[in-house]
Amino acid sequence: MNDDRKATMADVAHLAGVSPMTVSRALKPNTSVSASTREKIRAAADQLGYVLDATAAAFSSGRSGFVAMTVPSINNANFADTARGLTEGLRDSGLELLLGYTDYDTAEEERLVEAFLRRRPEAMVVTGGAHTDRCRALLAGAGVPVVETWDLPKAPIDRVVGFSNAEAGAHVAQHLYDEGYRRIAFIGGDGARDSRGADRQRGFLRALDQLGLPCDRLVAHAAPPITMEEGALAMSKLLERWPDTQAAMCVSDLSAFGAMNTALRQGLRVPEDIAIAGFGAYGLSAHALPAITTVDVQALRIGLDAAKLVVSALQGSIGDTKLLKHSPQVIVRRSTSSKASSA
Amino acid sequence: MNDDRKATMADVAHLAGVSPMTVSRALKPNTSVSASTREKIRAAADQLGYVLDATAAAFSSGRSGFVAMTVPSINNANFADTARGLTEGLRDSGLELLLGYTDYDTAEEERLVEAFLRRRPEAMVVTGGAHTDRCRALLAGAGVPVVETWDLPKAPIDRVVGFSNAEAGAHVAQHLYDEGYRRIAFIGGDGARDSRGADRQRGFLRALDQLGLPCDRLVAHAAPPITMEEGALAMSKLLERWPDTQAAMCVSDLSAFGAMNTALRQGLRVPEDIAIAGFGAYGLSAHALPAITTVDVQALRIGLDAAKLVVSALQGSIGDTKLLKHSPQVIVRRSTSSKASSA
DNA sequence: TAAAAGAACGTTAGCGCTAACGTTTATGGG
DNA sequence: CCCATAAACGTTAGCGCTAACGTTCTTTTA
Repeated sequence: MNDDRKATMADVAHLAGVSPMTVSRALKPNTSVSASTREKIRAAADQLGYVLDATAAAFSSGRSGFVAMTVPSINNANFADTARGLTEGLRDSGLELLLGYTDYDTAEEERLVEAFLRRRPEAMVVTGGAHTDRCRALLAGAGVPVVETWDLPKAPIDRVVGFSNAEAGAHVAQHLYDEGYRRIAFIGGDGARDSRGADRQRGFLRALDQLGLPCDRLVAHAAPPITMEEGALAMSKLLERWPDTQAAMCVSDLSAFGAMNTALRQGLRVPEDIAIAGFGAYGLSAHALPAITTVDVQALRIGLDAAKLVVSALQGSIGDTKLLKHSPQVIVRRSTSSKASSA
Repeated sequence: MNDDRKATMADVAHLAGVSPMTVSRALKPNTSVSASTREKIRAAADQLGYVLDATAAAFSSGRSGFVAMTVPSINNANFADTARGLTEGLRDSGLELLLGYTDYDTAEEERLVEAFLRRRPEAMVVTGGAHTDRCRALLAGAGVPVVETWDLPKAPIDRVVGFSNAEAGAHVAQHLYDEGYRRIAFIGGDGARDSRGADRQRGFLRALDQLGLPCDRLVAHAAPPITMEEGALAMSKLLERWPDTQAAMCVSDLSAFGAMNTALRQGLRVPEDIAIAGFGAYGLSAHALPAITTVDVQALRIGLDAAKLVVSALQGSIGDTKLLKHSPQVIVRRSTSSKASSA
């Protein structure tokens, strides 16, 4: 395309008849460069096919322009929404997102965080409050704002945007109780890997216990992510072991969908024979037939709020917020309530 | 945590009693550093909480360690799978993924590509073959391998991993014909924004035409992404306008699910009253009730293959592959075939 | 009208690392 | 025991950009 080597700022400066520093300024907004000079430089840059070298710029300025974020899985509408919210919330600040997934594995998270820290991000956003000791030390010692999301860690590293998964689980238990169900189960996954799912389970079962109901109907062993397949298998096990179960909460909408369809395929009616609740307010649960009761966690807003915390932290606002607690709401739908609208 | 400023390689070198160059070597595998020295340096680095500055390393070595990828949407299981495949395929080469989404907008893609190019990625992976002229010029002039995916562009920029969306659409048309359906519709979206969806539609309708069937039953106007909601609305319109429709292909599994459930809610039986086919082989289509006929595009393998092309291009293997053509297969399920297994 | 203030540029220096090459120290074969 | 060979480490230089400060010229204000 061009000559052999890529054009540099010096090449553009030479062609435009100005100093490299003026080129640097001309390519940034809100800098004191005359309109005519700026235009001349733009033209020279275009002619050479010059694209600013952000690697060198980051090195020189000490600001990478990156915010790094780890999520358990990219293939998850909830975390994708949070990532999208973060991206959009950072756009105006000129910050770009470095996104990585941990596969629900804290050891992998540690590797990922270390790899990201090498890139000298200006802030770190992680999912959850469960980390390896070294990972926690890395984050704490990175010298940049850290935001933990999707949870309310007991000992936050720095900043938090999240909600109580246990509380959310308890809300669902209460709802099922209010609807008149008494023999109630939980379908989840391996809590050692998905601590948020485990919290939901704990809150749910404890609430059952406090309501005076048995809380031993538990199918939760598979490794996360708990998808439709795991939900389907879990429902088979559940119905085999406790055939008289009246209602079940699933750790996610995906597993709820798998579980519900397994019940339907076995000829059961939902919610008359068995009620099903999910978690996460995926589009899926609204469109399923019957529509599935779920918990709206406002995944997008978690990302937007995390961006707000990051931006205010980087601006060094004194007394900036350290904790944004969300309160997920139960969305009651047909799968747990015959009174709910339509099918 | 530490002192004021972050530790540098020189600090580690000083503490370990070696030169900075030895530290640089010690932190990379396959370098000639004695085991004892390496260990000493590791200890010093740990003591100082030192994390390699990849920004400076990239600047100095001229290799950023990034591969950049653009997808239309992150909140899409198919593209998420491709991103995952790419990440995993690049892991052994020490390359990290820079992921961004375009929102099905070529102007946004252009902005994103330019922003990525500033980071001096070692390769670019983009979705589809439709780009703005400037975007195409940027990619072609970047001086790095470029892989277009999910499509077979007529004039590829460089390398390609994809399949013919038109062919895949035609396969579905043929399947519906073979099953005996004759009044067949297509539910899609705005083709100006989703060229792959438009290709599916074109191939599908052309195949209907060649089979001597009417190909005017088309509901395709909404802006991508075409989700469950759009699918549901489109099915309402379809049934209103052409109530005697026997079968419909939807541009994606999500819209197929929304469409199918709308039909079911109106009391129609699937597939007896109306058959529904989707696209993409999401988990959703396998678990839906009835299970939805779809097209398996092997999204993960697209990412893995793109990684292979990138790696071989960077290794400079002579005569390396420029085109990997996939052949998506129709997965026949209950939603279009009463003969298909179970419900 | 002179002094102050600001806009528009240029100059100097250096960010932290690694490529390339030079030097020293083990290792082994004749 | 000497020299060739390689392993282990050090030295030098520079990647492309921007922060900080300096200079020139124009505009504003008392």
